[in-house]
Amino acid sequence: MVSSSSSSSSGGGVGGGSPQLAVKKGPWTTAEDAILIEYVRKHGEGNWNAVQKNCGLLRCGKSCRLRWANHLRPNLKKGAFTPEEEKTIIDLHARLGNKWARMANKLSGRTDNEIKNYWNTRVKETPTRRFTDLP
DNA sequence: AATTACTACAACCGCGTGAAG
DNA sequence: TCTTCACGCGGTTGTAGTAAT
Repeated sequence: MVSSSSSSSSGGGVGGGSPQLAVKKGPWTTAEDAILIEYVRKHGEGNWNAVQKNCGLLRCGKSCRLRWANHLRPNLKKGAFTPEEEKTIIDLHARLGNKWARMANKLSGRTDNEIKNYWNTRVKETPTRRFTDLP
């Protein structure tokens, strides 16, 4: 069912589908990061639920995928968006709407979450402040 | 120096889609 | 052909840090 991914895999909370496997939530530790990196190095991306099963990582597959995509991927570009990237985001948003993953595809090194946060906190909320810099 | 408000970032939850059995 | 499982996307919420009063 649809709810299986939320209730069983991700749990929809702590210990959702598998009573024996408590799912940890909250900030990731460096140890957890290391486990995830090692897993992806060996098995590649995908099968995120297998990380929990094979490595004993107390995180749902959903959380693992997000962590990898947003912080652990080797080609990630960290730091502030450049003016050129800003312009690209605005242009892509005008064309695609809230299709953050599509935008992330165009902006290599940037993640959908990063773009989404950027748009919601800096572009969408304060367009005048950002682009006209009115006092 | 202390308190309050605002901004930015990270993570979680729920829904939808696709693939496999 | 139908049912179930897993993955990915988008939206929302919470926490931390910084600045201003």
